[in-house]
Amino acid sequence: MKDTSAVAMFKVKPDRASEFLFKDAFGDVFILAWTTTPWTLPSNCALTVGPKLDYVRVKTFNPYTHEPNTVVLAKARLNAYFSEKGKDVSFEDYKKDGKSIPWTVDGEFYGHQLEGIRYEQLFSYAQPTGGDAFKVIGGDFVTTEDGTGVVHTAPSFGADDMRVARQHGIGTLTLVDLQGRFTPEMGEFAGKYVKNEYYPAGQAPEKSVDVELSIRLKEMGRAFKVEKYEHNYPHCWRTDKPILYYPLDSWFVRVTAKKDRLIALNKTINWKPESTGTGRFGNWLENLQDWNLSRSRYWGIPLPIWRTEDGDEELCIGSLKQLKEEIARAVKAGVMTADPYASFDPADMSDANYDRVDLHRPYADNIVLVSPGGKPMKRETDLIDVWFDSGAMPYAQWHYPFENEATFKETFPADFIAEGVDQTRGWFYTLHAIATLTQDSVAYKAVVSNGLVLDKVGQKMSKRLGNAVDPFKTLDAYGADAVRWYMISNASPWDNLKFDAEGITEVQRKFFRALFNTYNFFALYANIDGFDGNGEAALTESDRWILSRLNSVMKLADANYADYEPTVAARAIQDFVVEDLSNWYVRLNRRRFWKGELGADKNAAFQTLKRCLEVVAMLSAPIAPFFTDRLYRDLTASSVHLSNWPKHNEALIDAELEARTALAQKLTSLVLSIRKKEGHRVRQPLQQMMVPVTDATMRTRLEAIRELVLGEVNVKELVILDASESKLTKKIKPDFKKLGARMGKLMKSVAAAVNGFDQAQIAELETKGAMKLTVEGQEVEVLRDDVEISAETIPGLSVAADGPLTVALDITLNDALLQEGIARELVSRIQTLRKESGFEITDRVQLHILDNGDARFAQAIRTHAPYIVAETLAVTPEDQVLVSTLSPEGPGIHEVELDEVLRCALSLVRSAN
RNA sequence: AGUCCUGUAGCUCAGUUGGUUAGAGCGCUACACUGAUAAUGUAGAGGUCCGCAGUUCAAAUCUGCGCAGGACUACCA
Repeated sequence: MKDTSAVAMFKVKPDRASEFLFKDAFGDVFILAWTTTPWTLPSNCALTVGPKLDYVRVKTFNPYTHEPNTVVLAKARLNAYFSEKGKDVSFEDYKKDGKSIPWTVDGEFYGHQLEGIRYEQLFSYAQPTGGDAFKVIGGDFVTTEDGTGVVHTAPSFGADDMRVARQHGIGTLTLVDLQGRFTPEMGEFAGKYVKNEYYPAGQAPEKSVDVELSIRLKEMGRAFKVEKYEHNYPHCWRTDKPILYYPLDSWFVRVTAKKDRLIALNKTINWKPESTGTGRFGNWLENLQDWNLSRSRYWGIPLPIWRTEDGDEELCIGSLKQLKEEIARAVKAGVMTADPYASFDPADMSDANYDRVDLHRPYADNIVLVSPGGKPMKRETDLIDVWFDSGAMPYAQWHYPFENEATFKETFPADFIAEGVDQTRGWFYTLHAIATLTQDSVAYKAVVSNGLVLDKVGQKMSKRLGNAVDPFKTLDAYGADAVRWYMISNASPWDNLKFDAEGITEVQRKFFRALFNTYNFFALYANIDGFDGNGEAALTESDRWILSRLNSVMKLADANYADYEPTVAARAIQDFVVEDLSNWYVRLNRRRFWKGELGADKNAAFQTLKRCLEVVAMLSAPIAPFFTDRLYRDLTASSVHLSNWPKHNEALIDAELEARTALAQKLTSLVLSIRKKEGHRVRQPLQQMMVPVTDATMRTRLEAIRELVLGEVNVKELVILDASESKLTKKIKPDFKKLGARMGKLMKSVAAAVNGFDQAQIAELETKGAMKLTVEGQEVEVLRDDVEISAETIPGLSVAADGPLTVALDITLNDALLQEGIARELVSRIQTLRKESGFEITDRVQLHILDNGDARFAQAIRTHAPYIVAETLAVTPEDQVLVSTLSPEGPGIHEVELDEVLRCALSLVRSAN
């Protein structure tokens, strides 16, 4: 806002301290001080200079009265008030027009040389009380960024001013009342508001007091510069009017006396994120001020302090029991007529009893006590800061220390609290302060300071901008669980969240749908088979794998929940459900669920999947309480929220098994990539894949996952090639971490040399285990361990590689492979037809395939009839599947395409038996 | 003004004690697959890791100075 600002001239009194300013002075000597609030000038009590700043004495003319003047200001501010044109111009040439005022610097000194100088009061409406006044003092906060480098100090209207004035024994003068009007002492200004904004609408005078006082200064010859100045002045957030700082008597809690304990105890608190505890909150504690408890309001919790009128005797009441005793004394002494709480029994902790008293202001104001000296004591009228209530919550909620001591001790301190990070100075602090002062303890062991929820472009949500998301509409649209899962999994609670509803639909689509579908899959077959959770189980490798993964996730989620890292936990659970459980375990094992009778193998599959679903429900329950409860109830017929928190079983975690399954997944992906590249769909079996290995671990792992991978990629055999196979070409890559540590500056050249190795050199390093090189004139030794050697290609085969893993695929086809491919295609088509025809999964069918005259096709069906019949749940005898005519004609006849050229007709009807 | 947080693909985020081809998901493009799946698989396009300077053989990572966004606190004489 733009306000009238003034540079006032404070007339220096000649004495020993100011002697040097008067030597050869040009007229009177003044110190210049700038203010954007001229209404504070009558309350001026001191001038503050920066002790280490440079100041100058300038001879010049007053721009309004044109009198000769000698003025003092900071050297750094000279060019703000004096134009270059007037510099050292002869004083005789001044035309007294306020333009091109001549000036000359005569004398330079430090601020501390000015300290102690006295000056005449600017406006003498009233005199300060409670100390010295009208003296130059030193303060570190003085800058030369604006103003004159001298701060007009009115202790009544600014915290810095008050602090520096106190330090120097300066008194105060407050010529403004609580309504923001000048006091009666102010003569013609008395009763005027110091800010025009305080007048009722339409009643503000044309000239604000700032303007009037500035005019007065000019007339007095005490104005050096008056202008409109743009600055930020604090405004009330509700009324948008300028705020007035005003000195009030207040009651403080001297928390600074316990500062060290506050800091020490804070260091034991687990802050999330840590930086808020050490940074924002820690710094706040380092710069701790006493806690101002006083608040001036009509209704609220009163300060329990009674004082005599002269303030000599005072009493702080600690309980209702004590208050009643004091009231009894007061009644006896005659200062009160009766006990207003007569019906209250201090020994009775019941609600009914407490309903009989109201200790709030204004009721408590009627209580007058009697001092030991026999004088009446009235309650201090201030209320207690409501933040005190929040900080007192741990005790107040149990009515401790008056009762419930055992319960309190059990629940205090809290395991954790969570609130917005803006509560640093609020709840986080008051809880901590009261706990430290009263219990010498923390109030909470951990604190999560939540970040903000921003809109999707990162703007703070506000009603004003209209970008606020309605939480209830969001919950209605997406459900509480999806919203919660989105919020928790997307960003840590203390990070700001860019809220985007599309993120919620993604969570629904990925996590919840995968979980739901997995459950549905389980339930479908478990119901068909009447699985009851019991029965002998023979765990397969993939059962043990998913259980290992499950236990790993339990371990990780548990540790991260315990460390208040729910985001890490949620992501781990989600990845497990989507990737491991749904996309790998269920997909690979689905045949086990629907094929055959309920036996040890099927039982193992059911039990494993059920266990996974149960644990996922339990692990996810803190974030998605509704969905998981339903899931858990459907699985176990009891509530997930009554279940015990699942603990991982270290014995079920098999790192080697997890590693080799990861290898299988990677290998599978590589083979699928080759198939894609070569145009061979997965249903077409291929004869052989080859993987070169360079170490024994890899070989062992490959042996273990052989069947798994072959089944997954539909290849007949896996050949593990020894690294020494001559037909492999290899590539070599330096391990920068290992090599760099040893090579230092030579690293670049060594890396270049290693990368340039030919096949013979690579082989040499592999066999000998070390190799000497000369690089930049120095001999260095490269060890086998310093490099990564892997197979690059296998000549003549289609190859794919990912890091050190390489796989080659033999893509030549023979009749047997082609026939098997045809059979698989047929099964796939028939399965689709079953689905399209609306058959139930368990329905049996009659299947007949018309011979289309293609010899290979006929042969494929004859050879693979048992497979086709089994897969499609056909009851047709194997030798009757292939027919030369289809009968009866009817709705079960279908024409199917097997590939671009091959097509056939078949009949598919539901079988009665 | 001080303190603190954040800045990596169009979007949301990972990225270990600094180590060379910076990752994932979504979205986009193409193809495939589809009897659990509005799923999935494969490939592609998409990056000055906010900028500058420094330390180092090597910086998204460490240091300094800035910039942008955000939070809090104080204050502007």
